[in-house]
Amino acid sequence: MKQRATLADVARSAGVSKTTASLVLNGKGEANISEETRQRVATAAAALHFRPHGVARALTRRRADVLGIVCAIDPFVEQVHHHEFEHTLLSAIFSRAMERGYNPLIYNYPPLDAGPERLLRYADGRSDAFILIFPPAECILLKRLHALAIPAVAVMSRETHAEALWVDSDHEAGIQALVGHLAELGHQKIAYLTGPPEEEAVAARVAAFRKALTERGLPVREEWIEPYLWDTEETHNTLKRLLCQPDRPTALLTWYDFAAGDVYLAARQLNLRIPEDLSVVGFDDTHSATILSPALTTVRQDPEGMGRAAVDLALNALSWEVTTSHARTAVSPIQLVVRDSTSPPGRPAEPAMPTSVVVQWTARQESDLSSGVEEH
Amino acid sequence: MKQRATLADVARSAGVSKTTASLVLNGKGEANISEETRQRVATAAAALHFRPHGVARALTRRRADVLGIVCAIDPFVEQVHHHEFEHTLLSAIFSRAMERGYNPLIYNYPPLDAGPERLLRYADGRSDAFILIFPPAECILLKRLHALAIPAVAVMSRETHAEALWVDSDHEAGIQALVGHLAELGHQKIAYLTGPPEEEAVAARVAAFRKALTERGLPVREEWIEPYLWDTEETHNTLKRLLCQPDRPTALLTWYDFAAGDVYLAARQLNLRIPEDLSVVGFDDTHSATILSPALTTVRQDPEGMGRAAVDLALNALSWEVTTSHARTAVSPIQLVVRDSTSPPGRPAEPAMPTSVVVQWTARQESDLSSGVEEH
DNA sequence: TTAGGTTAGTGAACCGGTTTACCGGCTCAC
DNA sequence: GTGAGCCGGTAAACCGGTTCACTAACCTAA
Repeated sequence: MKQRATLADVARSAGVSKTTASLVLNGKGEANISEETRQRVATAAAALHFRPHGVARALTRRRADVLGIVCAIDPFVEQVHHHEFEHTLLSAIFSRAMERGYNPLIYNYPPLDAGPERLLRYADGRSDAFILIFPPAECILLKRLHALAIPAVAVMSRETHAEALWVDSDHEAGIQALVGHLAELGHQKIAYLTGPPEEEAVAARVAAFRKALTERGLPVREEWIEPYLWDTEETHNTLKRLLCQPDRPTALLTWYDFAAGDVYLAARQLNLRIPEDLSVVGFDDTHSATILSPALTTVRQDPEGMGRAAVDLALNALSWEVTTSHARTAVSPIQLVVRDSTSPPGRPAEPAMPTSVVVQWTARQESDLSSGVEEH
Repeated sequence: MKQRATLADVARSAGVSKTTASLVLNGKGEANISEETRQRVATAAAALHFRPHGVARALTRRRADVLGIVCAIDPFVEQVHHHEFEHTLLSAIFSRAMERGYNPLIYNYPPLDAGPERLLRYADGRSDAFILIFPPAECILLKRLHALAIPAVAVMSRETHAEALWVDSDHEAGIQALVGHLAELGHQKIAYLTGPPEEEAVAARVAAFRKALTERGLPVREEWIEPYLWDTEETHNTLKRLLCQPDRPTALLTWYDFAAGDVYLAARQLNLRIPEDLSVVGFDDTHSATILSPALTTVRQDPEGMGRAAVDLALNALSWEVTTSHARTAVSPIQLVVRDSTSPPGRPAEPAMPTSVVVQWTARQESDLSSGVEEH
């Protein structure tokens, strides 16, 4: 197997022109080529182990069958277990892209101060379309791609302009489900250990939190809405301050399951029992939620569905299937998962459930994109 | 920004030939082009927002600056938390590849029954070299790539033939460290809940286990070497059988940290205390190890280092830096991490350590490749 | 004066495919 | 007899770069 065989080799060996060989091997020109010639070409190609050169093909076809995935690699390497959600999302994107005949090509986000030439590197023709995972607010890359008319889907982010493509969780439904659940249990004093300010979803969830409380006639206490800043001293102090007052919250929403782990630790140190003294809920329904003790009540996002939806949006946009009739955005529904970390204030949890209770929370459906909402 | 500017556009706009434009923009031909012309070309390129077309460039240069990563996507999606190790590995590979100016292109493994034409798809010129993560034994893709003289590095696998490129953990050192630690604590009856038979490393670790016991004059009891088959009924029965006999092991090696979680559960059900009644050790030092209670004694592999090493091996092979003087393989060292799940048989663990104790276990170094062994 | 060297640059081939436009020969209907 | 239409197929342009071989003009040394 010395040298790769080219189309010209095949054509020569079959005694036909390159054109004919190309047509036969691509199953085109059905009408114009005799069965016998087809056979000859096919045989020659097989004998020579011919495989079209993907790069050359990409050049003429002006599409590479490659889907660019832009994500922040560095944090992945540093704190893997923080990122179960992102990993699931990524895997789902890979899977779906390959199902649809595209290979995912990984890119990092450009540095914030990247000049235009660095940005244009993304648009060098290697990737037909892009998916950006957790794009920063005001993402320059996203704008650039849009200016170049290259389809780009933002995941876990919402842009405002009309032609934007994005997929996001239904943050509001998630918060509503959690607050609703706690309110039904009788909680009135609910705090929110929300996300670090740089995360784009923080604003949406905090707004939803305020709204949910207000709708139920519960007071919104601003000093009970604090950011979770990873497992730092600062977070620890916040928790202490929050939980040590005589007039303290009886229930606590956390930014995500992993943060709930830190709350568990703090509660143990402060001699607060969960859920009798403090009900705790998470977000994401990752592995952490099931191995914490007591098992965590949380809300399940659908990273698989979102990943699929993102790929479909991107590829549909490529094939001009995006018209007014087709969705440009998808809001992924959310499910409440009730476990043992919540109970009426002051009372222990109900006897352990045979299994987690999953409550389907009706989500707004802004999208008709099947992948975004089907199954699960 | 209507149409991408081509090199011809730049040349025309600068009043020079394509050749000159190309030379200037690639910083070549220093000697042959006047400073003034260079300026004109640079200005024209900037004005037109020119960026070379990556695909066209790849075609002529005959290299794409893309590194193919082959991995099993599907299981990732299904059981993310089982796969922390693989995820870390993947992330490290992405990172390192991008550091070296390559973009990682993701592929799935071909189906086992894939014909030659399916296999040739990988070698379509899109990727310059490949990294195969957890390749199956007798991997046909690996053989194919080798036949085509395309560099391919196997990660977590060892091939026998002389020109093979691979990176693997030092399984033997890991097992030696664990058995050594247990033996020092006074354990004589040690069992091994090993990996599912399809995993390639099982044989190496089991052999190392037998050897480690024998070297220390401890008996090898074959009925105490059993596979961990995920959290199935079967695994549960195995554990019951193992731990319920009157003459039962006092210490148990597990396949990886996640499996230790199941052992903890079983022990709790059988009223065995850890570590007093049963010392348990894991493998990998993943997140599970730290959140289990008691925290798990385990052995740390170095997925980051391995990922980096794999990329370096692949890219060095590409640039012909592989000669007799350069490494073709790397064995990644392993560290023992002592936590609270091990103690002398019958006695509780020492008072909780201020932090985990990390013991550097001297690993065989078969490689001079810096990335494989540096730091950590 | 002329051979030889340097400077600054160019035309055209090439990478490996796809696609457009066209062609010769045959049949058929009018 | 001839124009239209189909059948089976081809030559050549093209995609957007890179690179080889070559040259015009000017300079220098013998």
